[in-house]
Amino acid sequence: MAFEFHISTGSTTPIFRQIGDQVRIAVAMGHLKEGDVLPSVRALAEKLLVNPNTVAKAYSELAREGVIETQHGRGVFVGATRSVYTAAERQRRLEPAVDAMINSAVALGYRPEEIEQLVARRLARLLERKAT
Amino acid sequence: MAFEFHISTGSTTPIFRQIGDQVRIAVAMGHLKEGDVLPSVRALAEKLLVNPNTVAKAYSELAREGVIETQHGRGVFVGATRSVYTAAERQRRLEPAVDAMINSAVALGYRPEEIEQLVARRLARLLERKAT
Amino acid sequence: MAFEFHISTGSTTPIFRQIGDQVRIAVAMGHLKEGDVLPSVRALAEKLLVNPNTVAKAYSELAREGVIETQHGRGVFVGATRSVYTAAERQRRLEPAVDAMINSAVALGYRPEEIEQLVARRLARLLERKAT
Amino acid sequence: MAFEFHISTGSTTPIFRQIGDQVRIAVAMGHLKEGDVLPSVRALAEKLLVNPNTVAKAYSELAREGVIETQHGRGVFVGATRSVYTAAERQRRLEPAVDAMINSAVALGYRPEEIEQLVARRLARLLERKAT
DNA sequence: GTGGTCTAGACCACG
DNA sequence: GTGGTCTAGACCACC
Repeated sequence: MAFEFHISTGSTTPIFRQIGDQVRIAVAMGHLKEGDVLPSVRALAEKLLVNPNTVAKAYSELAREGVIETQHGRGVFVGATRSVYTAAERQRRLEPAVDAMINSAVALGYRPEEIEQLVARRLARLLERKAT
Repeated sequence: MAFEFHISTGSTTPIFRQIGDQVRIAVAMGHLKEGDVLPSVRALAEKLLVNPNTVAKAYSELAREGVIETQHGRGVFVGATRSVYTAAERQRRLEPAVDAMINSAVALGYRPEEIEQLVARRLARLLERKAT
Repeated sequence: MAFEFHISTGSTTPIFRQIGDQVRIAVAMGHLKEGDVLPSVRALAEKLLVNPNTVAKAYSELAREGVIETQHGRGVFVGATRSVYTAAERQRRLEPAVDAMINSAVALGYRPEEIEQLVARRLARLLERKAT
Repeated sequence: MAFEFHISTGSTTPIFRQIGDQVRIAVAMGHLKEGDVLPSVRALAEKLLVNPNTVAKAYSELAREGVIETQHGRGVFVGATRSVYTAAERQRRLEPAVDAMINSAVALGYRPEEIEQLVARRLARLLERKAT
């Protein structure tokens, strides 16, 4: 498995969706390829400190979409890949998230420089954690 | 009052939060100033085709935050801008939004500098609109 | 959870505020600590013989203040104590209550020293109860 | 007229009740005696910066109780006095107000010394204003 | 099971 | 007229 899950409790997006989206995106980006193995429901739930039902819900949704295939007793595998994001589509997918964040910040009375600083700080923190 | 409310039913963000955020942002951007009158609960409910309770919920949340002041029998007014939350609290409230955005970006394969650039670009666009 | 809710319908203070204040005070007095579980919305509504929405309103106000944390599908928990409001804001919120008390006292012919003494006496009584 | 009205907007007790209570108490304390003249509705409304209707409501309630008598075209006068508060009754009437204030303060996380300080400060401010 | 949102409609208090 | 509270009951999302 070539990528790490990150979830943020306290976000408005439910946890099961965060998990599902990360798999979908990783597949679309080519970071996950057909046949790659995903962590088991229990293992991922333990790692992310969430309820196993939550992971199961994300996986079952992905399975219904054909993104992954669960093979009884063997594990969870990435299904046949179908499409990959273009650069334009990548940006089209990120902008709403950026705008939503900026809206929250403005509503809280943040000034633009402060927003940039906070983003930079959280990015640094993330990279640091990855390095560890 | 020089600004219009608009809501989108069917969005994942609840209506009462859409209303509240629009007021918060309008105040932060200077489009609403201290003493400005907001539409009455009933009037706004009628205009947006929602239940008056929904508007009242948005207003009461804003009132507790000090963004607006409701005067019984008179109406709803924009309050004096003041720092209600401690710096730590403001950051605590923004962080989930920032992290969610970063998670999406990382999953989409964005590199840190790219993320910062995109944020800066969207912020610039916002300031532009503010000047207008 | 070592404490009991009780409300008085017929009081001028609304039920949802009575519930909220009891939680706030219990937390401030140390009777409720971080991580403690509060009764579910439905359970408390049933016990107090009020509409679940009324309890939900109290809880959502507490959640926005950070006093409690609601976890979807799991329940309601006491949050970490932290300073949410700036010193100025805390004072701004208390002043009306202080002034109302002073107004009553002055109208009753109390002299300033007497007022301070009475306040001190009631505070002492409160601390005593806290120790118990 | 031997006494000053004080109202606190932002308090939970409605303005018309604050006005009424102050007259009732002044009469019961002997600060206002039968035949004393009260300010006109308009004059008091102007002085307190409130809606004349609010003063009128307080006065009409007092008139119904016989505490005051409005004489068309002449003014508003204190009616026949009936009873005066004993010391015990004075305290019995103030304690709930003190306790309510203390409860608010505790709910806001104030510590006892802070409460005493704030009370002292507001008292000083009141006396100062009176001296002016 | 949990909490969150919304509607509909009633009643009250205030100005 | 205004906002505030409460009830009843529905539907949804999450765990």
